[in-house]
Amino acid sequence: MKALKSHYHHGDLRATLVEAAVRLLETEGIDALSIRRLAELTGVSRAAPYHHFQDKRELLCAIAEAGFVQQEATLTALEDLQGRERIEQFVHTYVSFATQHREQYDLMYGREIWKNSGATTSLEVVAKQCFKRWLSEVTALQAQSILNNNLPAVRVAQVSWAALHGLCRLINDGIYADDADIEAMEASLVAMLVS
Amino acid sequence: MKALKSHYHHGDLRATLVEAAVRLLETEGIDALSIRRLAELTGVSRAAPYHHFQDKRELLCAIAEAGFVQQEATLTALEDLQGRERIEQFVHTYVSFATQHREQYDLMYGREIWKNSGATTSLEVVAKQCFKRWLSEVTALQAQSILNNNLPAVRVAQVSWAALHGLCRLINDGIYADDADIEAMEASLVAMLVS
DNA sequence: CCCTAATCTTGACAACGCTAAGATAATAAT
DNA sequence: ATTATTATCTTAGCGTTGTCAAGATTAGGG
Repeated sequence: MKALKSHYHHGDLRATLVEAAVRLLETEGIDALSIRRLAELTGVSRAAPYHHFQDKRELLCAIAEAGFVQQEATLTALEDLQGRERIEQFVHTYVSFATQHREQYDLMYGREIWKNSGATTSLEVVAKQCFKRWLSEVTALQAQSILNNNLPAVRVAQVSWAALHGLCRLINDGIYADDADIEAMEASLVAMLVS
Repeated sequence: MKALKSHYHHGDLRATLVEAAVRLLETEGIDALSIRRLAELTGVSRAAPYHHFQDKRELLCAIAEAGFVQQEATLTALEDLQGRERIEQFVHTYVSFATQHREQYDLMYGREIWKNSGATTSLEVVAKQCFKRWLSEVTALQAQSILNNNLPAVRVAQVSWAALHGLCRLINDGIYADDADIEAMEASLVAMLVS
């Protein structure tokens, strides 16, 4: 017979923690995301999460990883588009994801995770695969002469992604504060990439 | 007669703190930068810094501000260059500053400072002036037909700066890990901006 | 039914940001 | 010269955090 209030063997605490973390992250921001509060939210003791994550950073990596697969999903939905429309939608979708999941995006590409090669190997795999995808995207667009094809695909991929990423960061960090400008900046980015 | 070990009225504690903070930041990283350690380093009590900075964030703003004026100085040194060489050197100087002052650069353009409009007004002034400078740079390059002049200068400035910034972040965050690629990426960035 | 391994709890430690109350020193006023 | 004012620094302490060690509880295989 199961005791009602028994908190032992929660079920799948790991997944529950990640879910709660993503939610908490998006509603209250990174500063509010503490192991202790997370434990409290999921009705478990402060030390419990440490049986599923070595570190806080490992938890953050799991959040980031979830972000990557979600982002991947939104981008894969554009498969049937071609040519210029494709890159336009790609940019728009990318920026939208970043602005709608600010905190998670910051985590995915942020220092907290990547410095001192602190990323989980499983996260590294997902992230690398994400860049590979963009690389093949670029190669295709180069073949259609939509992107600069005087430069190696790797370079074009690196620089264009940097531009996309930089735009998202400046927006998310509140440096390009005016939200009404986002569309215009997206359009200009595309224009400058394809010209 | 002055007591030797008197820690009262340090002299210019505010400046001393900022200096020590910049040093500590660059040597041990942002995580090691605590008010308490800073106080210890400058031989003062833990609460002393709070008489010169309301918050930790205000201290961080001061560090960022110092970074902006230093960066401004390195960029002003390029005044006599023209045309394509100018933009090349500009990019190179910008990236070099970012990589040589990683932690400070991250602070300058990072969330920690800008979110929730948490920047000091004096920092906001310096930063805004920095963008204005880049804007006029862009206008000049547009006039020489080096940069895209089918788009408003503001947009070109926003996007190109985003590209520059994004590149720096990806490098600093260790996502574009290979340092040997930096030069090539700089060159490609310029190529894509001017093409 | 018991044993092992997985899982969770309690209790504690050090470090952190920050505050309140009081001590000390420089400065200005008398 | 003495006093009052103000700026500056200190000591003591609160609440929060990440993390660990030791022990309690439970699930599942022999």
